[in-house]
Amino acid sequence: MLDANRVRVLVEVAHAGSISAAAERMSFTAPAVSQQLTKLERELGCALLERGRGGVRLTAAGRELLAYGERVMGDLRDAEAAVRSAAGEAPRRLALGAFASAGKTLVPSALAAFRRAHPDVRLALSDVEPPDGYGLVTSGDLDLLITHRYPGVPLPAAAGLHRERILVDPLLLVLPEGHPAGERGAPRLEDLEGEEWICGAPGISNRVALESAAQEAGVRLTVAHETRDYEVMLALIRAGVGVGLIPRTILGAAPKEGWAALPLSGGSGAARRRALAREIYVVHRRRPWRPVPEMVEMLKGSARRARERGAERFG
Amino acid sequence: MLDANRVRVLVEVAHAGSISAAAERMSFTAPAVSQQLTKLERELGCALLERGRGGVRLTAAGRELLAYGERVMGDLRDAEAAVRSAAGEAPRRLALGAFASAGKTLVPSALAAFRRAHPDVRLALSDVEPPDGYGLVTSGDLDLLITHRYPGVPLPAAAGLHRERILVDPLLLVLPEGHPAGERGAPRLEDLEGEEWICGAPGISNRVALESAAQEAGVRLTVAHETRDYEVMLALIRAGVGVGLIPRTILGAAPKEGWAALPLSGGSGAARRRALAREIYVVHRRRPWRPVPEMVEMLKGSARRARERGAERFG
DNA sequence: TACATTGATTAAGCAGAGCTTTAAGAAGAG
DNA sequence: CTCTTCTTAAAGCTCTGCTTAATCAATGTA
Repeated sequence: MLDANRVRVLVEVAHAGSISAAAERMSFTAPAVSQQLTKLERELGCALLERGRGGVRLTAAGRELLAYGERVMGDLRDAEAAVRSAAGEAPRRLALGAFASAGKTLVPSALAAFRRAHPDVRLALSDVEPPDGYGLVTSGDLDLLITHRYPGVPLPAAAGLHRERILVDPLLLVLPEGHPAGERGAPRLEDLEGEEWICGAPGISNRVALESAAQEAGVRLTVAHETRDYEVMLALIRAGVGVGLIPRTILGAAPKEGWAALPLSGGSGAARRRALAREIYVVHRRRPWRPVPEMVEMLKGSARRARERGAERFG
Repeated sequence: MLDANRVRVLVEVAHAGSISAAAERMSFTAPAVSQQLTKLERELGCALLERGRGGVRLTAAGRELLAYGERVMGDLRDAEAAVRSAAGEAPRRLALGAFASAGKTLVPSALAAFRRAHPDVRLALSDVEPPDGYGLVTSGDLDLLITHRYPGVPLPAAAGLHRERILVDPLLLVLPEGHPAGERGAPRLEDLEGEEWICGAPGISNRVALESAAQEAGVRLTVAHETRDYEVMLALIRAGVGVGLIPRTILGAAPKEGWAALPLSGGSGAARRRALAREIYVVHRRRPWRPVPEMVEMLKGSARRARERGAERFG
């Protein structure tokens, strides 16, 4: 039968994106990992990954095996946790993955509350940029994933995982203070055709969302500056170099000087119907161990407070 | 993390019932297996099995780990099969488990038909006495389990498995030819209180079924001979040493001389409501590979023919 | 009571799987 | 063209894990 340790190597490589990175994570050397993969491929009689510059890419067979491997690793982790808890030991580590801007607003207060409630549980937080992270949950590397979807970006399949939306976070148009487009409230995208936009690089969620909205409105936008960091984006806007779309919860925690935010009124019917907002989800395995649902509740509380704060400030 | 190969050892030991038997199956020596188990227990910090004369018994923690381990092993098998089939290789072995009397009547014709349809698939049949075998399906040692339930015996939980009833097989009272109780048709259990019964040893399904029926009818039965083999039972009945309850499909394939079979009319209301019959089920994993459902269909055909043959002969 | 049998464990030795080191080939980026 | 980065190749070494042989414990038999 397939050797489970070799399968684990494949899973790690797939998650890390390259053989050498996976080796690093596992405290091995690259040749060790390479050898195991070679043996796995010989065993199965087919290629599992394409070696190339800048890492590896899984073949179809490799992706197939990855899906099973993640399940296997997750079950092994669960098995250990189940036995230890049957023996009276409480599990003591909860690994969270979150996208960067969640780490700044939603997560900290929930983390603090959780730490107060469970001082013995070690918390670990790591950056995971959507749409990644589902595999890490399946394999048990993460106990809880906080992810998002921007309009125009499809939601990944959550095979065998539990996913729950905890917040709908409107995207507001942010302008430099005194910008003429802000004078008469709720401009349309068409009214902003001459502006210089600030958003993420191509492929980054907010860029995709902005571009799909622009396409629906039949407008061509000019992206002048690319950054995925909303703090940077806001600083640029305050400096007057452009305009941008920023989630309301981010604005709620930002200094109040030098900018103005207001909703963007949808151009066409289709764009209006699909509200311009990012949705925030939590993802975890089915049958999570005790503190995971508790953490979810805390995150929901955090989300509720953020929503209320935002609604108060921005109507 | 938990070493998968050690978990596999535990699963094998649990299935085999003893360390030495498991070692045999894995072509290892007993000390090798013993050492792996010791390490697994040290790793987890708790006992997984109680060593004792005549084999080992799992502790609560051990059973917990077993359940996960079976899932892991099953997933690893599935993973291999999935990758191989993605690479174009057809799987080539189908492992069946069946209780003994199914192996004599239901299975052979289905097996023959399957062999004709898939000459390249190697078939393997092994004896599995209910209520065992579910774990073997989960871990992938068996692709298909043919099991039964007698009245009065609870049906095991089929966690994560697909179970389907393919036959309801009435239990008929079988008497030596010319026995007076057979003269006026459909006797009640109460009418047979003086008889010497032939059935399985305590714990065997048909014994349990007989005893629970007797208890409901408020009758005390005398078991004179114990055998689990219906052929033997029938031979004893023909020799006139007692009476017994035999499934109709078994009788349908037996020589017709020297005995008479007729339905038993239920004594109390409760016993009558629950028909005196054994139910036959097939069990397999969800998402079975291609030929498994086909084999199930063939077994259903086999069951249908057996039912018709029985109905014709015994009304 | 002594002895044989069955099954698990301990101890010591040995083989091989798998890791490391070192070196070399490939494929961009500057 | 060189430098960097990633993968693979080859050779050697370590340590896991298997085997053999002996011991212990429990049970059944003479």
